[in-house]
Amino acid sequence: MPAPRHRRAGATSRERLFSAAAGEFAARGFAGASVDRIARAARVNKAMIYYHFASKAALYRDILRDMFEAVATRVGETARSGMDPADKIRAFVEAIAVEAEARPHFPPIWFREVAEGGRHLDARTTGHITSIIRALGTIIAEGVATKHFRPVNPLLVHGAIVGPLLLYFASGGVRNRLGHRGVTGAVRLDRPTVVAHVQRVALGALESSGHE
Amino acid sequence: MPAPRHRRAGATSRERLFSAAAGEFAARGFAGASVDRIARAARVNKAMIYYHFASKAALYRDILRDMFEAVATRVGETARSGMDPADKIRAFVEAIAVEAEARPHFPPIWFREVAEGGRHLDARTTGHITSIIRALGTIIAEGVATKHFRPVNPLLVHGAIVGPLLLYFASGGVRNRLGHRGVTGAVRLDRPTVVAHVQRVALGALESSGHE
DNA sequence: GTCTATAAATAGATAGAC
DNA sequence: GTCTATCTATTTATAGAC
Repeated sequence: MPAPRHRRAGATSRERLFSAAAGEFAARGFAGASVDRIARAARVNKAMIYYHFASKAALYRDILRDMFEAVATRVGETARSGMDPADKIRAFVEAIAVEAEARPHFPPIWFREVAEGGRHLDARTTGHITSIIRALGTIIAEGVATKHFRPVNPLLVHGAIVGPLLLYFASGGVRNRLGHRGVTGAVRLDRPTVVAHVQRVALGALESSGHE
Repeated sequence: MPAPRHRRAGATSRERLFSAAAGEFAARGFAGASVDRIARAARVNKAMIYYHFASKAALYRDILRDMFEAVATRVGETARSGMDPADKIRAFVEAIAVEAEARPHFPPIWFREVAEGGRHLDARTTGHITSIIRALGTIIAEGVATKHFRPVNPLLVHGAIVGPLLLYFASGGVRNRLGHRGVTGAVRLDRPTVVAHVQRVALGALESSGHE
């Protein structure tokens, strides 16, 4: 199940469908996505979807799995690297940001799947998600052992990192709509600012020299 | 446009439709929601939807507006209260949490609408959203003036608060699915822990005695 | 692997009686 | 305000030719 290469002319029909479907699911959600539109966007006959995939749901599940497999791989490498704990936290944040940028469909699809209660997550995908959280837990435990961090539930830290990052990457459309009305002065956010802020916030939550 | 009372037997057909639709949109998204199912859940004839609302889209827009109106009102009161800036930030976090709990459909619907690029937000609703962010900006400016906070883009702080909170309230289903597989030790998170963590994180981002 | 044609179900919306 | 009946379009999916 390799990640689909970008929409090159030479991409296989399966790759073209995969990539077109990711865009369609991101923009319209699982129920809102139409296999007709996916096929049209991929410039492939609709029947080919059912040649390559068992169903619309199976195609969607494959896209979910591909997303989390990529993140789990990258995050696992970070956790096993030689950096000190604080840099590993920074790298974890950066890894999510890199993956969200490389696959623009990732943040909206994940938000939508959360809203669906994770109905479409198969066993392999929940395994990837678990391994992402476990990697973060390992980094935190390491920092606690070296007295750099205080012990914090990894899910809390995960939420404080992934929540704001996904919100930023998925909310371009909404921020545009707010900006159009000229109401908020500072609707401009850029990626480095957001990533730096999330890194700061995550480390702030973990610092053993905490207040409170 | 009053908030729908809970599904009492005596509720008007409009209120019943409103409340049933909120649940349906939260669970299935705008495209996935079916007016037939909404009518059935509300125990009301389908034609009544078109008697009370211009269309499925208009009904959905009303639900969005109702959500953000409630949050904007509560947050505005917080900003105008007599608390000191740090307590106002804590109250802001609490306000989002209270509203998310009072309307369980709010977090999933908001995630989905973000993914849709805010297509269904009308002018009044974007106005409410803007006023929420402006209220937060006012609180921050106040803290900066009294030397308690450093200046931070309100949108960054907003993301660091709303992202994790919505993720927590919307992700019960996903967390259950991870927990079922027994993989993550500590999938248990409770509301007070999450709210306290988000409050701590938000204040950490604003503290003028910052590192870095 | 790729296509056409089509089945079968469901969608949003409305007309019109009461 | 509430109902039945219905129109029209679109949906996922498949059968079968090439």
